[in-house]
Amino acid sequence: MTRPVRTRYAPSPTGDPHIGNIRTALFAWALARANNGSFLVRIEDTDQKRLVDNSVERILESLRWLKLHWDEGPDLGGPHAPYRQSERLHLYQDAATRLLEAGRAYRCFCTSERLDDLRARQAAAKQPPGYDGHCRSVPPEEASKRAESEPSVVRFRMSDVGATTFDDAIRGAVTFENALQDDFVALKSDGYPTYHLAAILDDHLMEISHVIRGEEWLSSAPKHLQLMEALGIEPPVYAHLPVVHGPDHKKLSKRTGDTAALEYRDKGYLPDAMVNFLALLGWSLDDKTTIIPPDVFATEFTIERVVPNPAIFDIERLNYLNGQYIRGLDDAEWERIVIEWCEKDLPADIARPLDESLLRQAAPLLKERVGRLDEIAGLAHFLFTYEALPYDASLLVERAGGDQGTAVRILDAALLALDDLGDDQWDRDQVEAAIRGLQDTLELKLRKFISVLYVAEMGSPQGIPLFDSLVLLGRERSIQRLRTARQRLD
RNA sequence: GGCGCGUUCGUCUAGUGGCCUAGGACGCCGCCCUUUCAAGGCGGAGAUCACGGGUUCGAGUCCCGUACGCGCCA
Repeated sequence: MTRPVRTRYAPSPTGDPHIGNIRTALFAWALARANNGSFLVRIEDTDQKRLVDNSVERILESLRWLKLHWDEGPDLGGPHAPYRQSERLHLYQDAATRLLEAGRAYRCFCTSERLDDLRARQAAAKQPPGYDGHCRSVPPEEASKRAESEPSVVRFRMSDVGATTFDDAIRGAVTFENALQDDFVALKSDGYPTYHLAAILDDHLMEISHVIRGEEWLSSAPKHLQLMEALGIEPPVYAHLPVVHGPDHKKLSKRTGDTAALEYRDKGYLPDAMVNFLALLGWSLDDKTTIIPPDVFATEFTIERVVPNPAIFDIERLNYLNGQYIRGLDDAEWERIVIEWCEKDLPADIARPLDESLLRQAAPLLKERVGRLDEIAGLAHFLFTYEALPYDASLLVERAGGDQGTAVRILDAALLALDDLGDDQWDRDQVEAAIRGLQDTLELKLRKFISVLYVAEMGSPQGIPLFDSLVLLGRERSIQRLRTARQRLD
């Protein structure tokens, strides 16, 4: 029973993978990595009506962003190629034929009208919905003859007696009454398989050892178990992951954060932070660890420590983790990111390319204050503009304790002190000394007046440290901004 | 409606019968540090372990039931 661990991520190409979906991929990936196994990607494109252009590329890009490398897949190929179900139709058709020959499936000629009608009657009679077995009784010879001229599907014959039990790796034994299960379609009239047939067969053919999937599939597990039994397939280990909920305790929706994984990248979340966050949604290492770098997750992951109850997507926690990972970045990497995001987010009227050495100097000051990468440009903007800053003059007064006269005194004093400094004296120490010196002339504590200067210099009372900022801004611009502020108070 | 799964601080979780007068983290509050804001440090509030029965010397931990939530089918 020690066959190699092989897991898979099997998305349908129906659009950008969302975050809950990617979390499933993450756990499958981690299980493979933790056991020196293989992780593969298989595209389940058997529902031709729902295909969305470009999805496959977006799926792979999402995985790449999170550094979830796969060993076999539609782009890489592998020993079990092809990895797109639409290119493996004959395999499903062969299996359906075998099922038919063994009497484990039968052709069904029921029209959608009859099926709709059946459902309506069952609903009216308060009976559980499900196929009534109408075509079970059509003799096989007659059925194959009719199939030549009539559209038909291949329906799997579920057992009528007993129960189907299996051991879920996360939930333990789960049992379903067979009598309550209805015969399901395995092969559609167009020759395409349903999810049930295709997934089961491919998991087997691709030697998947552990099927990690969302809890929404738990209800169809008995179908899969019986299908495997009929096909003589040894079942893999099943692990049904709990769903991820929004703050409303409902399955994640667009409104509550279930956006495409790549949108988190665009909003400025680091892949490692995202992985860390997702990993903790349903799994834990121990009673203390909250920071789990992806490489640790990939070696420490075990299904046994996955919890069966649904988790709520808590964006605050993600933000916290993102900040942690940002602060953990080495300087060179951080500088690269600062430059990249400023190039991207700063207004178009600022000339490109940007002054990289300026950004490099600002980078360490930014690091402690950024929770998301998309906040960088906002904090760095003041370094790149030569226009008057767009703040309201009342802000200066407010920061001066609400007194206009005080604001005027502060700006005048700062102007005087800084103007005294020559270009050659414009360094961090002397700028700092000049501003600290204001405490005596103003008879005010530094903290009482400095935020007025923040507003004047960067347009906001919040920002990167002032003394460094003035040096980065240069003497001329710094003093000019003080003058502008002063004028606004007239 | 039927079936299935779940239920420990607001949130993510630790807990596998005595170490639990329930631990950690986010968030929240306070203090410290401080050049604003952060970051960081320290501390605090916050969970009758959904509820009710059992089993046991002893239950958050095992069993049964109820409630509620979620998922699937329609």
